[in-house]
Amino acid sequence: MEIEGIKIDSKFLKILSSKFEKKIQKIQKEVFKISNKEFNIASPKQLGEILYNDLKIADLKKTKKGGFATSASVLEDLAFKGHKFPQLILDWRQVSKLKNTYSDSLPEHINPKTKRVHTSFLLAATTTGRLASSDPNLQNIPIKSEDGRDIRKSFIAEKDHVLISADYNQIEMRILADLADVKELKKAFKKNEDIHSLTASQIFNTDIKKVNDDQRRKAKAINFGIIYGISQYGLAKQINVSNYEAEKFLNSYFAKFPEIKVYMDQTIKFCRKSGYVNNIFGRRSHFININDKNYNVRNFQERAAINAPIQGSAAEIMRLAMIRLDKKLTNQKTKMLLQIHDELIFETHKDEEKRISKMIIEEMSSVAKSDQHSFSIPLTVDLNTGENWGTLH
DNA sequence: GGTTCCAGCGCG
DNA sequence: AAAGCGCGCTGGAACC
Repeated sequence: MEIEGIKIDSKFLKILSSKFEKKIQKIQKEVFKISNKEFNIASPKQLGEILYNDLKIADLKKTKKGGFATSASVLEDLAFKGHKFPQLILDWRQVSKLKNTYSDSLPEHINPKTKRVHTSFLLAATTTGRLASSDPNLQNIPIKSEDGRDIRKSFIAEKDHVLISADYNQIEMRILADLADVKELKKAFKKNEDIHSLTASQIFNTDIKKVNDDQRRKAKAINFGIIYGISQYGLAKQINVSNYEAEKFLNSYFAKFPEIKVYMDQTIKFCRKSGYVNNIFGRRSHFININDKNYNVRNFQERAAINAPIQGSAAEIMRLAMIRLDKKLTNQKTKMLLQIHDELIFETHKDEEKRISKMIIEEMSSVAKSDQHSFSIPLTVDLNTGENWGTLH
């Protein structure tokens, strides 16, 4: 399915590319100075040899195929221990990723007729029911770093138009609350509470108003981890605490939200028996290796089976919203341009911005309230507008 | 010239 | 023994 297409500012991207190139050159110089020789930083083999053999600053961590591991988490550990070299590699990777994957490549996707970038949305490419985006993938445009957000700023609206971004607030946690019938979570969403702060207050046994940033950050990691079926070991790595502490967090989490543990156990049990799981709307995800004799294969399938109804229900809600919005937007000066899983991007004429914004929020938040699928949690939608996708208000 | 795999990393 | 779900794109490496 190819849809409208979005305008990008290729001059701005060109400026970004040369800015990135300068950074890359500068970092390279420092890297070569430390390593005492020039090599291809992008070559995992050469980099690994320098890191492990020449500089001797890495413990022996290997990849699947037996090469030296140089992933970000390995390098971050080393950087944390005070080594300058790994941090330089991390910086180099970040900037060259932005340049190669985004600022250099996006302008090549501009359609000469429409002067816009048209992604392809794949409707049946995922196991959960999500869409996928390719050629180019516009579902992974950077936002987390400052330089990354600059890339996002190159996505712009036509003259006299603005971009609208509308996203579902915490949709997967809301679905988990509904799916597993989690009393405390449902209560919190009905009161529109900050869910990560609430989780923090529950597992750290403090008043919700006294939760600090670090506690909230850890609670957030746990909430996401739960959705993905994390282990105590994985959680410990993620939030940088001991295994013992991570185990304590998970225990008190399941004590406060016992229905979640029940949901997980039941989902796996059902999947072992049937080979599939259903989401709220009846879409099936198949996991035929759920009973595999190999521990890794089996555990991987179990985590995926826990996650699929949650991710899949969210995907389904978004699909329904898109269908409703598509109908509502016929004969309007507003086009639906992008879907990024829980977010929709529209381009609208300033004349109808207010009215359309109201309509989008109404349609998206009421989509799972119909007779066929009564959803026990309110869905809230955050909507922002702006001249570009990087700066929205 | 091309294909396929891997490691790595961008996003939700 | 491994350790967090779902994707697509990139450059390197191995091979035809």
